[in-house]
Order: sequence, then C-alpha cells, then structure tokens
Amino acid sequence: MPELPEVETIARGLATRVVGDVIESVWLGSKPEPLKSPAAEIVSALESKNILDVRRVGKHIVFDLAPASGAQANKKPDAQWIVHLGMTGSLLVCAPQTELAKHTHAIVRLASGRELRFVDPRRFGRLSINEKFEAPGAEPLDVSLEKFTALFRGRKTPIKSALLNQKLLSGVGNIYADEALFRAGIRPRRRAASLTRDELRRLHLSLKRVLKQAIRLGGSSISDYVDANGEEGFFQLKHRVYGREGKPCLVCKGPIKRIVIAGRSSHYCPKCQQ
DNA sequence: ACTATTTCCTGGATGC
DNA sequence: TGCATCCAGGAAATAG
Repeated sequence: MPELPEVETIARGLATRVVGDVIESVWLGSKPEPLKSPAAEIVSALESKNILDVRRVGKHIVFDLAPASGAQANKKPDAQWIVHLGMTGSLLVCAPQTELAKHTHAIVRLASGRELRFVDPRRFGRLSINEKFEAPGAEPLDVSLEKFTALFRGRKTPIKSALLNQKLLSGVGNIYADEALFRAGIRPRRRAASLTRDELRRLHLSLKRVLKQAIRLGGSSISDYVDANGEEGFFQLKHRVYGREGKPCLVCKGPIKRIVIAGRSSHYCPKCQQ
C-alpha cells in the first residue's frame, strides 16, 4: 500500500525512465471508477504531450506535461496528469508485447515505443487532470516544527487519526503513522491537542526520520508493492510495530498491541508509548 | 466546524 | 477440496 516513501520511490523511478518521452496515444479501460476527470479530458490532456517531469506531491504522482510540438527549451507545463495509486495501484513501464495484466485500467503509449500502464485490482486508485495540483495538507518532509505544532492545536481526535488526515499532512499513511508514534513514544489514542511541546517535537523529528529512512530503503514491500522497476523496497524489515501484533517490542521485549482507531489497525507498545 | 463511521473494491487468508 | 466469511485500507461520502 503506497504511502509517501513508496510513492516517492515510484515517482523517482518513473522520472528516470519517462521524462523527455512523448505520449503518442492513450487507452482507458471501460471501468469508470479510476477516473476522476472525464475520459475525454484525460485523453486530450495526455496525447501529443512531452513529459517534462514526474514527481510526488503528498501520495499523488504528478506528471508535468507540455505540448510536444515547439521548442524543447524552457517549456512550461500546460497540464498535469495526477495519479493516486490508492491501495493496490501500480504504474509500470513495459514493452508493448508484455502480457496485459488483469485490472489494467489505462495504457499510455510513448514515442520511445514503450508503454506506461496503470494497473489497480482494488480500484481505489484515481486518475485526474489538473492545471496546478496542490496537496491539501502540509508536506511532511518540509513542515516546520511551528507549523506541525499548529496542525494539532485544539484537535480532540486521536493523534493517529490526525496523522492520517491528508488535509493536515499529505502523505502519511497507516504504516508510517504507527512507526513514527512508536519512535516518538506516544500512544496512538492520545488526543492530538493533549501532546506536550516536547512530544510534538519528538513526533515531528520521528516522522521525518522514519520517512527519510524508508525512502532510502526504497519503501516498504508488503502485500504486492513493487516500484516502477518492479523491485521491492526494504523498509518492512525496519518496522518496529506495524504488523507485529503479539511479537516482542524491540526495545522492552513486551508484546506489541493492536487496536482499531477510526477503522484502521494501529500497532503500539503499551510500555514504550504513553 | 469537527469528528466518527460507513462505503467502495478484490484477493488472500482463514475456518468449517 | 470447496465454499463462505473476514480482513486489508485511502479517501470520499454520510451521519452525528
């Protein structure tokens, strides 16, 4: 399930492979769910466009596009293709003769002869067109301690829920919320507004550290996640609480607990997190 | 204005 | 072996 580090890894991998390429044509499947923009709008925004850049914004992958005709230099994007991978979405660069995976919802044919395919079994992913996409919340890797602190002021919701709220921070998902809270020594059910200045400082630091470490390791490969090159990440080997219910805490040896907060499984150490 | 809950969707795991 | 049931979860929709 791609969160910030996985999406960052995928976007970087895609950038090295498709930036500078030109989109010749687009095929969209008949399933309407993955399309947030009308199919015709997506097709016309993509076709005959040069891919200027591929980057991550929150959990979204943004393709900056400009008309393929005209001078290459100093091109400015005139449209953005936004891909959200949801739970099970993937973007694969492959040869046209590569067998079509089940649940392929979009195929983008490139001038280089390759194809960029969007595959998503569970169909939680979304495709859309934007002029200038902006994440609804703060970027977790850039946010200052002051702004981070202000996000949670007056919020009665559990800190775990607040971390997952994309309008506050864009990019944090279930794995990294649990891991950051463990590293900061804070229980997931704590009311966001109840966190002390010192706890907020620790959480701010832990969240950035855990996200950066995960990016360095290519993300967490659980379920069927692989990056744009089909390679697995290794951060799952560094999980200290996520998916470790009943297993000994790596710090105190006590059993890791799993509870449900806002319908999401949440893992923590009752002794190390207060 | 917030917060909590439900819904979407499929494949893999589990249980009888 | 087969079939039913449960569970995973990001984000939008709905309810409180």
